[in-house]
Amino acid sequence: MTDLSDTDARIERLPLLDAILSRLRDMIIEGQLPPGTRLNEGQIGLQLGVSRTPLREAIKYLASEGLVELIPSRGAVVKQFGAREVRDMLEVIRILEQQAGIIACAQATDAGIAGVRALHDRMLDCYARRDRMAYYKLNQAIHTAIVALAANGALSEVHARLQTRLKRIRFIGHEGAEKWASAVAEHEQMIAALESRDADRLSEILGRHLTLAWERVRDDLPAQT
Amino acid sequence: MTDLSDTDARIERLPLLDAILSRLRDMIIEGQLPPGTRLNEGQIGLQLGVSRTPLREAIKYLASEGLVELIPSRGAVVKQFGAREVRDMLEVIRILEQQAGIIACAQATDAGIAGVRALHDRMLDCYARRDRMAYYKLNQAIHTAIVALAANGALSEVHARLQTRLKRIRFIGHEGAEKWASAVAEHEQMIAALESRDADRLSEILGRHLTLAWERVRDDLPAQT
DNA sequence: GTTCTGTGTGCTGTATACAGAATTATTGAT
DNA sequence: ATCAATAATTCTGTATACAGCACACAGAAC
Repeated sequence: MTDLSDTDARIERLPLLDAILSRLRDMIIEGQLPPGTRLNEGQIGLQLGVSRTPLREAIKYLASEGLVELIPSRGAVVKQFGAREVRDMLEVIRILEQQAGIIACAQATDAGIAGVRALHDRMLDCYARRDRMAYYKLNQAIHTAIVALAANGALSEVHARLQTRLKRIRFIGHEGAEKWASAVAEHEQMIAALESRDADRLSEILGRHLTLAWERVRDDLPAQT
Repeated sequence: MTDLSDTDARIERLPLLDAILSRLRDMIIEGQLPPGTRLNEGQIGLQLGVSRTPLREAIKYLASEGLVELIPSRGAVVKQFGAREVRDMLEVIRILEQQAGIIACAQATDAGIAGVRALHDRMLDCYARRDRMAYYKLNQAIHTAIVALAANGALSEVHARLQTRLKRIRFIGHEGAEKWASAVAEHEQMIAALESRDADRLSEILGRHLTLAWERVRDDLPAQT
């Protein structure tokens, strides 16, 4: 079973809203609710064991997050991203990551950089085992960590929001062995540039990396929405 | 005065949710609901003439937007932004606007650029009349328009989201006459650089402009949250 | 005088009820 | 058999009802 969630046991103690949000996000990311699907409040509420009221509140939250779209008198629909929109989002992510990388090279602590390296090493491990799911998660975690090194809350938040929207799409993309290998190699260069605090080089590698990410998914996407 | 019916007729045709969202945003931006205020659902619902159910849905939407904060068992509180957070957001806005400006110089249509110039001229008019409110709105519209020239939906959306959060803060800032004059001058340079499609120069001016915006508001802010 | 505890009030969180729009099924005519 | 019109059903949008938690205040114990 494809479990993309980073939920933990704490969820029982959090307000119901958070639990519903996690579940809905997972259902969307895992493809259980494919893009274009109308969210039937009655059915989902029954499935999740909650009434429509908190469920609707969660849906409104997701709408603001951009995962679903609200259509008057017709409820919520899982948002369908066209090729153009994905390209746009990846471009913004590229801008954010490049800038974050530059800032990180200038002011990140050595410990912070070591933390990214540690994630990278764990990712290499997953690559060696061909554990796609774990690799995928660590991959995202590394990009998130690099952004976090810039120590700018707004930057991290915006980046995370865009990354969430793309989770499903990037998860689908099952690249071939050689593309996977080159992605790993790029990551290695990335970490090296960060460790030597070479901002220009890191920015360049990140730019190339994100461009490749785009090329990797472009063909799997529906044409213009 | 605070009644949904006194806004324009269109509101009747839009879903109630949008109307509530607009009203709440306005109440927050205008300072009617100062940062730190607990949103009393009963009272606000009464004031707006709606029941708690759609109101709560709107509040969840605003929470995802970052204007309010949800506190378990204690409802929603108008988010208080500290100096650090505002600086972070302005820095991200700077990054986004600079990049948008560069793209705009490369690929905006002449008509698009002319549109920005038109907004600028109207803004100069407001400056001449010392109409602060109209000036303020056109100022924001110009920045939004420049970002829009990059023709990247995700970029515009992220920019708008951050700008919304800062609206209240920038709205408070009543700069003195000389600072106002220099801000106008900067805008003039900005438009000129855009018209001559000088990406480097536009980027530099935008960077300076946003840095000044930060210096203009920094003293009015509460210390670290 | 201070601290602790019990009670009351108000508010949030969730469920249910109801009205109206949208969708689907049905019936009748061509 | 196809299509139109209409009836039936489903689902959304909103209001209301109720349970439980949080905070405030008052009184008792020390």
